[in-house]
Amino acid sequence: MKYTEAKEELIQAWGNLGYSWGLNKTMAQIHALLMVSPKALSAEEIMQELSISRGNANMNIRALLDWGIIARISVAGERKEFFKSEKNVWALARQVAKERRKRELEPILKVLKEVNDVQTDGSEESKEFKKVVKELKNFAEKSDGLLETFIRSEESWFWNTVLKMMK
Amino acid sequence: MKYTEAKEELIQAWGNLGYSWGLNKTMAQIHALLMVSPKALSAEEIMQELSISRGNANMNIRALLDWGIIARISVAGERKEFFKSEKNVWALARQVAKERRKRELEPILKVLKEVNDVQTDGSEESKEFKKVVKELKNFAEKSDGLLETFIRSEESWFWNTVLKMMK
DNA sequence: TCAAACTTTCAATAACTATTGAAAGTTCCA
DNA sequence: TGGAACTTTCAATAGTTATTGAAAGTTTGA
Repeated sequence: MKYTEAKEELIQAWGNLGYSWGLNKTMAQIHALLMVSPKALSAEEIMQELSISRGNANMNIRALLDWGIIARISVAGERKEFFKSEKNVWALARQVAKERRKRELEPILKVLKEVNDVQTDGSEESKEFKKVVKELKNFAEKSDGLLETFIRSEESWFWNTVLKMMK
Repeated sequence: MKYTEAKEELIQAWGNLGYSWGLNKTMAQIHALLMVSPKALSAEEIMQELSISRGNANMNIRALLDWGIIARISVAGERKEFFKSEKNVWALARQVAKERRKRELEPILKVLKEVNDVQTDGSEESKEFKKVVKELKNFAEKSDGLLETFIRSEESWFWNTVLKMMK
């Protein structure tokens, strides 16, 4: 397989994966492109490589900056801005975990806490409800703790520990 | 807070969470409804409770069956089919992990393997590419292993082990 | 075998999300 | 200060996904 094909294919696949991780397709593709590029790219170059419009490029670059997984850098003597991606996959995963925790887990935890002190009216339905909420809350809190550990952890420590688990 | 409100709110929140977990909104809502319901519900009842159409209900019930997170049950003396959800949140999470592994991780692993033996043409770009692919592959394989462990694990064993990690 | 009771399908359409590109905005320096 | 170089915005539109509901299909039992 030739390099350009391979690059193309990886960008596509990364786009799909990123999508199911909560980024959008273009966002993930820009990210993939920056991952495999040895030098920082300008908006112009990104537009060209991925054949996307200026506006689209701009929006998604901004979103990636927001998520904290790419960085804006200036090159001396150049007016335009360049972008480069965090190359460390581990750091990337941690960042994504952090964002998703904020965007997904936190809201549901909030609702579970609210809903947890519902008055049971004595009906079977409401009893079951309480029970399920309690279970969900327990699970969500445990997961939150685990995520927290992951987010704060060092790569080597994490994988060593996990490796032990997997034995 | 009153029970009906609470139920409503939980169903909404669960819908959103499920959505970001790769189910679709209705699918997740049906699931939430079945979770909190002490008895199995018919398609009819689901349609009513969530104010959705017959077709929509049917499609999403089928998808949930597909994912293996709800079950079809028959009630003696009744013609229609009823559905109930796996109530064990843990089992549910494992099932979702399993499906997502199949749908997401496997495809990217396949691409990474393919792309891994690209010919470098000696350019800096292609060298960087190889390096990144190698890293990604490493990460994806480790994650796959971890997921695998999760999917096969027992609840108590898993949380005990994780709890130790979190210390 | 028939028809009531139920389930499934699917074309139409609604709802949502992503993308474009021209225009407005900003920054920089001669 | 003017205008070139660049970035950001946003209304229009394309593209995608979800939903409806009527029609077709299936199952069951009298």
